[in-house]
Amino acid sequence: MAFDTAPASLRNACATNCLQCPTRQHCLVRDLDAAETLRWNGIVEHMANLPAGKVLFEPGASAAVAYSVRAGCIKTFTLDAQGNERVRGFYLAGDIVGLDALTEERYPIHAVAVVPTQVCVLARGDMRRLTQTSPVLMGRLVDRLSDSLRNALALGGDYTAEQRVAAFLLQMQVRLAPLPGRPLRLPMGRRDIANYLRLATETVCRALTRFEQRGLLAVQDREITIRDREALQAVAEPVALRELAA
Amino acid sequence: MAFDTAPASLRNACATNCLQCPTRQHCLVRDLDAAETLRWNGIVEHMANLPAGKVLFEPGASAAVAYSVRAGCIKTFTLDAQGNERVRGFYLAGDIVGLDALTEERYPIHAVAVVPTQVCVLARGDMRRLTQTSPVLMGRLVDRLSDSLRNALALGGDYTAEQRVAAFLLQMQVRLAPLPGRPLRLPMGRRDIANYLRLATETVCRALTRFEQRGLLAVQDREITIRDREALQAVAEPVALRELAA
DNA sequence: CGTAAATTTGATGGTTTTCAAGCCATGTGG
DNA sequence: CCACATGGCTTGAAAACCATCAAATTTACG
Repeated sequence: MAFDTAPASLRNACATNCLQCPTRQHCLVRDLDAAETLRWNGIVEHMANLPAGKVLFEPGASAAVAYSVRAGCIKTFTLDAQGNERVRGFYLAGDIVGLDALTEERYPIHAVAVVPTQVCVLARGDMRRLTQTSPVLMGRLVDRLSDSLRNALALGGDYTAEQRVAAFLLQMQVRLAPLPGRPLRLPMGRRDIANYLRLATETVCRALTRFEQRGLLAVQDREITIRDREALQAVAEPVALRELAA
Repeated sequence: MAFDTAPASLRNACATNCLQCPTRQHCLVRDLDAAETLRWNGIVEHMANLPAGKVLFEPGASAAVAYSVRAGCIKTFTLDAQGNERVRGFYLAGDIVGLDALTEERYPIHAVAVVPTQVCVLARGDMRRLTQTSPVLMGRLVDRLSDSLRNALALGGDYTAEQRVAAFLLQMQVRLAPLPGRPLRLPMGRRDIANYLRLATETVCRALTRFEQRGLLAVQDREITIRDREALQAVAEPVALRELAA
């Protein structure tokens, strides 16, 4: 192919044109004007297609790049001394993986593709420089980080299994942004969901079953159709609250 | 008194001489050389004695000062939409309250004295300036913050009531640093402990009772004497692990 | 098409919460 | 000085909730 024989810099520029990116509305650069978008475009090294199970990085590895998810899903996790996995977060289209310790030299956690996933690879050094000169982009990044923090704190609270699962589904609906009325296709399995919510796999199953019996949603494997959004929100309500009220 | 009629600047300097402070070994400036200690001394505005229940600050208030605890105990907490208190942390001698959002203009949480408490009032603006020119002090502050973060993450794990209570007591023993063999006098009540550990008050009571029956410690109201430190550590062990293993 | 993995369901048990009541210390007013 | 009220602490009994174990069913994929 012509693209494959072109110089690397040109190939990258062609492969990652943020202005024409079909997934732009999910991305960090959504709503940004052309100038800001192009500046961001400058730190995108290239795109990559990752198969399910592909390891992006592990603790201790030199943190040279971050990843902006175009499609698919990345999960991050830690391993405790006994080798037990502990899911820390899911990253969907538009999310950025690898900023956990923004100023650190090394990644503190594991990151793995949950399903076949497409990412833009970002140079962290360039990103730091860019954000220092662009208040708009810096603001976007800070927003993302504080969202993550709020999520982590909300997970810390002691809520019932149903509250957790309901909150998780509602959040997924917002983040996956399916077309109105269309079902929700969860990228991750029950085990990962349960681990993330700190529940047993079976408990997540049962919560889903009860929701289905009550007519709140329909479940078919990883496809979930929310039928009564308000009722689900009523269940999740205590979790949704901002914990760091100000 | 002569001190009361002296100029404010002089009075402060007399009242808060970090080099001669009897509680210096508990303070952030412990082990610092005279020069660094004096620089820190410069940001201490004055000392204050707070009665139990005294409010230091509330969410939304302009975050002009931080507090270094000399003696006593400060607790921080948030209120959810239902008005339920959620204890976020306890600050003992040597701890600094009011850095929760280091760069924010306003405090994000409540802070109240749990018992009669003595604090040094620190000017946050001066502190920022000082830490930017003193790597040693900056390092100390970062250490404190990452300790808090590690604590918050450890609390997020799902541990049994006994594990939580054991870990709490061990941490208190280290932080209150009683004389060897002397009992531990907890400043806070059972309700605050339970709320902090996300347990019912009764569950904390029962854990303490069981520990006493097993001979791990002796309980007399808020005075706790640890009799078998190793056994207590064995109970708490899973909690002590670094969650953010790297 | 068949095996392995994921999901679901059922049954059981353990831990913690909840509700309720009693105890003990402290402090107040008579 | 005592009676009494108050709030914190403790203990008991019951129920709720979730984890665990076990097994059936479905799905994914070579």
